[in-house]
Amino acid sequence: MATGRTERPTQRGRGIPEATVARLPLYLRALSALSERGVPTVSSEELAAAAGVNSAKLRKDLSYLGSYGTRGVGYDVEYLVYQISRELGLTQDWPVAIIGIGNLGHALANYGGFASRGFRVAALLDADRAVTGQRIAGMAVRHMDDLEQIVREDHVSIGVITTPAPAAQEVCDRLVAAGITSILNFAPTVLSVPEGVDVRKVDLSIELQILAFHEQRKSGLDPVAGPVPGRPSKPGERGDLPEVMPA
Amino acid sequence: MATGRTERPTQRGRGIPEATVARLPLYLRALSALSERGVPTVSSEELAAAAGVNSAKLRKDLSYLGSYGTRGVGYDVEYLVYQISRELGLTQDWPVAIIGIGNLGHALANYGGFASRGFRVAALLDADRAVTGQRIAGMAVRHMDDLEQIVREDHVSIGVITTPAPAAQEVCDRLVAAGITSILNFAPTVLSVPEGVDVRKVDLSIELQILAFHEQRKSGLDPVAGPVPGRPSKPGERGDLPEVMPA
DNA sequence: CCTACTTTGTGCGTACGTTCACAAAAGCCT
DNA sequence: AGGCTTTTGTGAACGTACGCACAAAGTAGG
Repeated sequence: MATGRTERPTQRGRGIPEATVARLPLYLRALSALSERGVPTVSSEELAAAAGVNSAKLRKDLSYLGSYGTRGVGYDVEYLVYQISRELGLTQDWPVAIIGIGNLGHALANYGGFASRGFRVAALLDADRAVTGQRIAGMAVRHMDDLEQIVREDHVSIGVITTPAPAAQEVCDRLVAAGITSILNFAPTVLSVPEGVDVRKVDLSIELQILAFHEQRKSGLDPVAGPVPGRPSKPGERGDLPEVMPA
Repeated sequence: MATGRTERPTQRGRGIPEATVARLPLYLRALSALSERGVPTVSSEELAAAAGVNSAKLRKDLSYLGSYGTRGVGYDVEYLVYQISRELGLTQDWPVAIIGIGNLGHALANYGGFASRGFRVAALLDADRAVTGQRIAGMAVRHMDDLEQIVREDHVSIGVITTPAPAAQEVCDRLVAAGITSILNFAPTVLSVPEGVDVRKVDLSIELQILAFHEQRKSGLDPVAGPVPGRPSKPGERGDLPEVMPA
């Protein structure tokens, strides 16, 4: 979900649906695994199983890219890897800057999964002079003041925000001003950005809350009561307190 | 997205739409901020702006919980905080176990955002004896063999998997066997789980790939060519190689 | 009490996403 | 060469989600 002001219901023109784009990386990963095992071709049924989706959905998704399968046989693994990579833009190099080198930024800097698919950590940045200069994952942490220069020289277009929430919007504005047009935000805040800038959000707390919702439905019957802040006053409409009297 | 075999298009019965559930934590966060600032009431317009959504959508979302607003006035902040918390199940305590204490697990253990909303890190687990016994965030890392006991004694129902990908499915199976019914998976793998277990997935690499896709559309015109694995052979159907000759 | 204003809650049209089901295409075997 | 099997690609039906726009319900002021 590209939050912010970048409302784009579905890609215009040639248009690959957003939902499909979100699944392509999934297919790509499954295909890479097959490729490493030396599997030459794969059917939509098998690939769908590996990616955990419905096979009709997989075929329709792939059909947006072109007609890359062979009826009666399936898809050529290597060829499909290439086509998806190309569509996602992974045939080129994407320098990434991580801003905010706390616990999470530190972990991401060391995270191998980044480098795998054309993403390269080009810079680690922090506003705190106590942190800048430290070496992490073989890389010196630089000060925020160097941002503009780094973006310019290394052609960075993707920024990852791992600052505390209160600093996120300000950092975001600076990134945008420096010319960054895609942001992955780990701070628990809604970022507002100008048109043309994409923001994606990763929020651990939200994921847990969604799990808790379903967990509650499973274990107990329904929402559990606690200390209730007094209703602003209004005749009862719905069971905010359990009905004790039988009808 | 509850991956795995737990297909549940929309909640049955009283049913709050899944898309709405995913937004409730967002509203809750915005409301908490208002609450801290001592704001007593808020209109759908204001709250929607703070959460970064359309106000009609916000009102519709809230209407699934009940009729908690006052026309001409807005919503009582405290009261709405309580109602959303209750619906999400945050009025109770959710012990969480983190499995796999590498870079990411380490960062999550220290992450404050966890504790905030009724989530409590109850245990840190790892299979590597070189790691177990270490103290992280004031908590001893315990061995996987203690899993069953911990789940039983601490009533843990949510597990967070931060192991390397190859270990994830096996760890997942063990969690499920031990009685855990909700899993937050950070490992880049599709987990398969029995019915009744919810899995949510957080995948940095996928988020970056989605950003790269849009970034490519913005900067260059369209996908960029690279070393092309030979087509399995089939008459040309679509521009996998750029047309050089003018029409 | 009556009028003017504000803001919620929702009916409705539209767009998007998912799944079924099947014709068309390709390979394989006799 | 012809028929049988496999598997893709997609038309069509269904369900979900979004956002406009407005009636209903409330507040405020005279």
